[in-house]
Amino acid sequence: MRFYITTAIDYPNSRPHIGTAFEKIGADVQARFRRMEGLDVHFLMGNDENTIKVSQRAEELGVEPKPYVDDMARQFQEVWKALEVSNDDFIQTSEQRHYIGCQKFIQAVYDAGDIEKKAYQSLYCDGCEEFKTAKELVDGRCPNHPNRALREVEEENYFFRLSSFADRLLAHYDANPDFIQPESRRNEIVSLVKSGLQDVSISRKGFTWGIPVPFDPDQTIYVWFDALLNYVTAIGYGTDQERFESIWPADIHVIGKDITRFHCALWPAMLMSAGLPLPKRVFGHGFVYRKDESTGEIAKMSKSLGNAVEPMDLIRSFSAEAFRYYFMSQCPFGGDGEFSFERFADAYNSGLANNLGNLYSRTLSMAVRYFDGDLAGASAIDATAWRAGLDLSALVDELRSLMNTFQYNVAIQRIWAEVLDAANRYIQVTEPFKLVKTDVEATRAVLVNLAEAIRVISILIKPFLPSTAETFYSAFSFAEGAAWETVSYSDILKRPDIADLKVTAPLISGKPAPLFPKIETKAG
RNA sequence: GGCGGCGUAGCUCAGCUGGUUAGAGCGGCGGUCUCAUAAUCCGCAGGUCUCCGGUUCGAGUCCGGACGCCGCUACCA
Repeated sequence: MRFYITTAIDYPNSRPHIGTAFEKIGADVQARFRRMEGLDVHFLMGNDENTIKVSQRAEELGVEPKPYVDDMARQFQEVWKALEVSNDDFIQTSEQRHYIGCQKFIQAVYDAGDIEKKAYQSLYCDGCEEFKTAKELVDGRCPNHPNRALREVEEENYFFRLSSFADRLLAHYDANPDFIQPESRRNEIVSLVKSGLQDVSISRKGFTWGIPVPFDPDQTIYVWFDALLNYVTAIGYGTDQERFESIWPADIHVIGKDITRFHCALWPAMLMSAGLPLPKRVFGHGFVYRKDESTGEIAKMSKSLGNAVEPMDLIRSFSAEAFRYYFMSQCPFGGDGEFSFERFADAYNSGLANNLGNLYSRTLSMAVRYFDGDLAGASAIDATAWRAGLDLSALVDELRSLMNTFQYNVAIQRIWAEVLDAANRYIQVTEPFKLVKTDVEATRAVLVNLAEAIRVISILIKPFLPSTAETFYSAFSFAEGAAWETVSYSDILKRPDIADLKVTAPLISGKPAPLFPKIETKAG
């Protein structure tokens, strides 16, 4: 079964910051989870390049727009790759497939009678040489040129008759309660649509960078109408109809809460007009704010405030896994979260170094030290003692439900509280380090149990920490039972029958290297 | 202004349709073990649940009001 998941496409006029990374990781966790559930996942990301600002930025740098956006796309993908984001495709809206698909789509909407030509009035600043939106103005004036009067300019543009879709949209929200998530976003959209929709202008005159309107080549398709279409053009709309039909509709659009209305009102209306099915769900995630360690102030990240954090800085200083762990465990995906280096270090040290990493270290050290890494005869040993009192089956069900609803932070909390703690407690209670002096076979059983705990944990954390998960799985010879790529939640309760279980982790003088070296928090 | 949300232990937050001594994680404090990355494990933390008033046998949990904070209020990816 297909599962088509997308993220918002990004403006490539600056490098990605950790807020945009938050969205991609959240979508990636979902994509990885769905793959584990056996779905045929198609995961799309991309960049939004057909905007006036992008061409202006290229001009500032003295380069042509296309090489500029291509280079930015390369840079974005480098970051996503470093964060282990597993997208299957990356669309640039300056590509041919998007050009062709957009023209076909706007023509279809035009033919359906939902596009008309009207006068569009807007304020133009001669200083900036660009149009200003009401929101950009300060006291009715351009913030950059407060002494110059804004000119009211009028031009003929094409408008999409969004206003005529209000009833159909409301009916859709009503029939599909899950269409907009989380719930709070849904309520906002419903009230917005109920308050009445206005037609939106979807073209601009006099620009060469962008996609021409097929029935009037003097005009180019304007931002939203163009950008939203990436979800269909990327999978073949207008260029490969068969492929398109095999993937569309999207199962989920993962987007920022600021752009829910475009995805929940404008986009479905566009699809209705073009006669295409609607996406099944739209998830509007929260934002990550920057908390200043010294002042405690919480602010939105931005370059002008000088508080933006680049993903690559954190990846280089720590690891992609640490990055993913922080955001997925500390920030509820549907709500807002905050970032500070102090909190990052706390979460890393307690969750990754002291808990997850340390469990790995102590288990492998004992297996190597006491048994030379060889736990032969493991399959004859009961390996459920480590989780006595834990209903693992029920936990897996609960986790599935949490993953389906993007409650990643709760899922991680549950895995740590139930499974990691159980394993650490098991060591504490059985004391293999003492037991080995009196009963070697009983100690072997304890270590077989711990190996099994390592295996279970590897599967549970697979969507979140793909690389650490694989390290856990390959710490012992589990791959003889099932290849890592195929392992999923359904394998959690199916212990593979491996008689000659042994340590296969890389060791340095008989010990594993720390997976997550502790971060020193206080200097001196 | 309109609509919606929030204000619970030092920090981050749980607390469903009202009901025994208000919970968790982190930090902190005390203890324990020594396999491990001075990690683990055990125990402690007594917070007017923003304030005022009301409904009720009984309210963080419902109603009204006050104060504070936040989101949405359309063409900004």
